[in-house]
Amino acid sequence: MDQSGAVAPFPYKPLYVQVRDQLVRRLIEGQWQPGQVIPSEMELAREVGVSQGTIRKALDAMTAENLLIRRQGRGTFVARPEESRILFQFFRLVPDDGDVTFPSSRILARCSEASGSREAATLGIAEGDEIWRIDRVRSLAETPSLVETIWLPAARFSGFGDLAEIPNNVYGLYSERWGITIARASEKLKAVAATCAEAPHLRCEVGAPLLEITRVALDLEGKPVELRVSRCLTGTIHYRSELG
Amino acid sequence: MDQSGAVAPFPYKPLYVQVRDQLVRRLIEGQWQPGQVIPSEMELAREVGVSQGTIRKALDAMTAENLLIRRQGRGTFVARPEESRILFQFFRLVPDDGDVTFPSSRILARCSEASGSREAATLGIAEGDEIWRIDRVRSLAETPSLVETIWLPAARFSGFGDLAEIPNNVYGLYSERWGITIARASEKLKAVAATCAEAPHLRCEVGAPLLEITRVALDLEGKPVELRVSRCLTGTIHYRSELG
DNA sequence: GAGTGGTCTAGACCACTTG
DNA sequence: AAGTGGTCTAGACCACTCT
Repeated sequence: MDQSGAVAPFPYKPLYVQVRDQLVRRLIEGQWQPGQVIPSEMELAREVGVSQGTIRKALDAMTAENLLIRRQGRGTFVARPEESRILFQFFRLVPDDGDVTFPSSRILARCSEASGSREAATLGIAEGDEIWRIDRVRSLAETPSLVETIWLPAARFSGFGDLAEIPNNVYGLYSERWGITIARASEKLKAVAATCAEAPHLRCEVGAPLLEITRVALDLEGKPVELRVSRCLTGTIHYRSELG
Repeated sequence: MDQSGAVAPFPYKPLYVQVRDQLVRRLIEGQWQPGQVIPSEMELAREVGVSQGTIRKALDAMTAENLLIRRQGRGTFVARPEESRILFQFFRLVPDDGDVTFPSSRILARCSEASGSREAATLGIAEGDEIWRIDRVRSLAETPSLVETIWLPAARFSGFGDLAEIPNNVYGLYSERWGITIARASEKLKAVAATCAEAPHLRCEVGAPLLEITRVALDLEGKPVELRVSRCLTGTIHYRSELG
């Protein structure tokens, strides 16, 4: 590994960060599949040519980013989006009584369209580029709780129209079908009034207060992959946020 | 340090966690004040009787918890609640255009009352115990944006009624006046309709959708210190949440 | 018992800040 | 130049899992 920094001396990068970046690149290239074990610390140390301690720091950093899962006595595994732990990393709506439940989904529409200015800006594509759009209603505990629209750049999701069905957990689909891992997301929350488009699906009055969540989901490289707007009835559920 | 675990063998605690707990205890007892430098790694290692690497792991853990701030070449400092970095750790409402601004506050009322069941349950006190209550309106960029009520257990905030003024940043006040550090908080978000009590303050219609944030703030020991309910107009501002 | 990750130690050197 | 935190190494031992 380049530890001297002779080629690019200014942006000094610690060795363990260089190792992390190299390992993330191998993840992106699909060298290790979700759920698989990666080589042990000792093997990686020999292979990369650094000490076990440096490999450990790189693996610990990736574990903190939810890319890996380490189990004492078993090994280091590539995180899988379909695991419940990862699911609730991105699903923050929980019933007021605290019992976590899996949502169910009903697809309303799936179509391709030309991207508007907002979709183009947030997804990093040109205005007018083809995008896929999915509308669906999601229920918690048999109660229709939110309507949401998902936009995906068609260029990264070829063959999307051929899918027979769209599963409830689309991040698992992105991973299995296109090898795209959602690493993190940033959300903006607002309170809005229900329109006549969504009120019937949520069985609420037009004008009822809804929680609007606008999410941009990013892949391992930090590139935007998905834009999603959800409008939620927060009668017996709420959005949970932990600070600190 | 107890590394053998002979006394309580079952809940195995790594040495660096024991060191962390010991250092946190010294923080709680007020041995090191916010903003102060604590001893260097080498000194602490000699003092506690473990290696420098173990001290480092303990200090790194506390840094990750926002209790300490480490600066290469200078030293390790106790985090101060009045620093802007810590302020925005707990203030997640930002203008849509992205420019972060400091809110200003106007106090509406300050009084003591008997705790109801909700306040008692969340603050860990008995129903009917005396609590302080503060009502205020906060503005972002000269626009009244939220009304909020804060409840504090009177037992932990003696002399609260004698304060001439209540500053905008109450967490700095808790720290300076009572030595209470807010370490983390958990928030529940809902969309609600504006009532006639808050509509005039926010210059909005009764029934307008508001973002309601219910926060329980915890101290260094994880004990609840403050209950706060904020109702926000999210016309040109939003609540920012980072996932992953 | 063999292999994995987790902890702990000791020492060297690097990058940054201050006098 | 001296002192701080940050990185890197090498080796030992511990706790856990599987065969």
